[in-house]
Amino acid sequence: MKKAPRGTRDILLQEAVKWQYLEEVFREMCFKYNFTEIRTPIFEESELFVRSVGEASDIIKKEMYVFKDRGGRELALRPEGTAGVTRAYLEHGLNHRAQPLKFFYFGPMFRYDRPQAGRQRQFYQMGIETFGTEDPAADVEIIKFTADLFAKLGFENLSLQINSVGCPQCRPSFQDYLRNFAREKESSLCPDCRQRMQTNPLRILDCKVLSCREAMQDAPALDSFLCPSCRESFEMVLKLLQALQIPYQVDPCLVRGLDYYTKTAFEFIFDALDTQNSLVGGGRYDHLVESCGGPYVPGVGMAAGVERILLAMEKENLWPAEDAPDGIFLAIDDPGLRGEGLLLLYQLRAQGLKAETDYLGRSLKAQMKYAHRHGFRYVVILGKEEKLHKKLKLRDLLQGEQQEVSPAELLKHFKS
RNA sequence: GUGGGUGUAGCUCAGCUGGUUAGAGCGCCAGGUUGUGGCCCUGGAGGCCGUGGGUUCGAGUCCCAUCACUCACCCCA
Repeated sequence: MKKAPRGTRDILLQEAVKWQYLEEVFREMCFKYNFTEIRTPIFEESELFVRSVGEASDIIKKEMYVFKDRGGRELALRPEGTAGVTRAYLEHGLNHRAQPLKFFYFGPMFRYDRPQAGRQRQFYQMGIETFGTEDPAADVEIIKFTADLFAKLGFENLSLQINSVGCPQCRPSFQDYLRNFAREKESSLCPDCRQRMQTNPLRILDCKVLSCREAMQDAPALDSFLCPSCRESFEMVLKLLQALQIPYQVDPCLVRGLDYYTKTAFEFIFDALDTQNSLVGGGRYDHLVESCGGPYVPGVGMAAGVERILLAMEKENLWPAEDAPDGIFLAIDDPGLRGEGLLLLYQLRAQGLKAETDYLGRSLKAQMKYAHRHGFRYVVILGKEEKLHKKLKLRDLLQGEQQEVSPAELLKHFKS
């Protein structure tokens, strides 16, 4: 039997309702914060991601879905959302409008990775981006938005981890220093960390291997290398977080996997999940527009993993109560009355009601059972007896009460 | 990409050291109720036991491969 491709899945029935709920809460929050929607293509030129995310990153090196189309173009399914939004921002000259500009998106992303809980090959992210301001208050707005979103969903135990990853002025010197420091200890580092010395020395600092921790114990922290501008910005971010009473933990080892991040980097961690507990990642990307061939335009944003949030909500039992029974099921008990019954069905629908009928020629009993199982509150019965008296039976499945009404009375009864 | 676990009905799972027609609960369908859901009772449908190969007189059970899920890494949302 055919199955959905590895790392992909179908969202249906009750699960689809949960997705709708989450998306709705997100959209409402976006409205309040004045983020407007942007929808960008699901594939872009590969080059866009290589340049923005960074060719040395794992995402580019081993996780990107790349393909050639029939015209020989080198394309890639988007592995993340910010690059496409940035490309669109530039392509449409949005940097010429009054700044800042704020966007949100919700959609599928693709990474060729080994699937497991909270990690799919096609997964969904909802994210927000602010272009055109360096103001630390913009960083804080992104964080506050995220905190508000989770509060609205009912989360209580999320932790905000924050750090500054510096900028092209100060980060390279720290990386060089760290690389040299690590090289001296190379013999006591694990194979992964030896690799990290080349690719991302910052990551050696939070390696889980004990010998690596010990070796790097006396390594300097990034914050001692921050340039005045980065330092000032970071301090202001923390100060504003305090002013807004948003609890946070500074994690000097917090690094982002995407090269474009500068200054503020943060994550929201859900501690009750042991792995894949990072629900949201975000930060500032002041040079991303430039690396896409545009002028200097600072930016800051976040991306939230939809599947992971849903997993966390499952764990915390945060779903709103199920909808109460609603709608009308029209049970037609005599095939000869179908025309008349269907007319009534469409009249009810025309009044804006959820209405349904039977399409399998089932017994009245079976029809009522179906109505009950599928969450209808009312059953309207049309059979020989009703036809004879020009009446209908209106049964309230919730109350277990039944009354006789004429078709006109029925329509009037359900008139909003 | 690396290493471990699992894979039996639509769903959740049982099936002892390989041994006749593979089971349960829930769900689905029908009947008990000549027109009336829920609770209860009865019956029914539904499984090439993930797929392919091998060992054996005989494989759901053992071996290999493969696919999928899952856990831990790498990394990330």
